[in-house]
Amino acid sequence: MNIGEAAERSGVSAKMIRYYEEIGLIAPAARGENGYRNYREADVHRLRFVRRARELGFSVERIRDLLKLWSDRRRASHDVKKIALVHATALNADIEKLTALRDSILHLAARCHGDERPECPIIEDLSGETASAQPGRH
Amino acid sequence: MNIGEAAERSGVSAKMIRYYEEIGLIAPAARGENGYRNYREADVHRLRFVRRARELGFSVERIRDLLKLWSDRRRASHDVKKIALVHATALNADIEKLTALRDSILHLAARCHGDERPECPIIEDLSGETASAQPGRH
DNA sequence: ATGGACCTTCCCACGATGGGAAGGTCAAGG
DNA sequence: CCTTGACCTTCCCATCGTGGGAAGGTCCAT
Repeated sequence: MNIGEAAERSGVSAKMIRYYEEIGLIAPAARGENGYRNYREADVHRLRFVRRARELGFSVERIRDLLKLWSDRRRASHDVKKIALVHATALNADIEKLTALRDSILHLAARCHGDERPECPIIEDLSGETASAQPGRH
Repeated sequence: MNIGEAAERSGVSAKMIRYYEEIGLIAPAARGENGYRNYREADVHRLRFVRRARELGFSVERIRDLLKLWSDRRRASHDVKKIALVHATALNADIEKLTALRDSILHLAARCHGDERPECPIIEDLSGETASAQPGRH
């Protein structure tokens, strides 16, 4: 099948399929006489694997590792689990960072009257006018 | 003062100061006879404002708006608050998305033995071998 | 005068994705 | 047979904010 059909059936855009090939995440596809890429079922499976891993937020580099383990019949599930847990830990760090930002902003916004007057603790905080310590800021 | 001192005193790298000038976030600095950029206290204040807003996760475009409001003595705090709340809402969306990813991964990892055997629900999920619905996936 | 610490501009890279141009190929219908 | 439209190819550009580094000019202290 051509790249368009592989894209449709895997849920990975043709653009990204070419990109994944370029960076060596998937093997270069066989080419027909016309230069078109040829895909088989196994390629679609592989692309679906990549898509699902991307949907779970794994980076392309991590997916490279996961693909190796997927095709390794003698893999230890320990190795897969470790990758997953490291990723979950990274997500947790991101979540906590964003949560701290959100809370800082909500804290400031709660003190802002939000009317027609110019006085605003948000602007004052950004301009460094407030000497008082803000939670989550140091 | 030169850009190096402005960078040190504002906490914004010289590289980024030039970038902010290039994209019009800050006005082009005055130049000395040698072509060096000249900065004054007011410029350092402005840079600090930008840095703090970046630390709170505001995009450069949003900071553009905030800077306008900062220098507008007749601003309505309502406008500032709105920008902050929109940002907080966006952060919330990001947080929820990441939390869903993390939970999906932890759910899979919890069912992975993590030993020397190859069987692994994580790999099975990614390869589409499981027909069972996963929470948070549809 | 020499060296080192500055400064300047310009280009490249990141990560993953999309947009689009320019040109080749194929299949269906007139 | 020819046209049309839907494919395919490669190549370049943009995102967003940041850093790295090269090549070259400037300034100051020794």
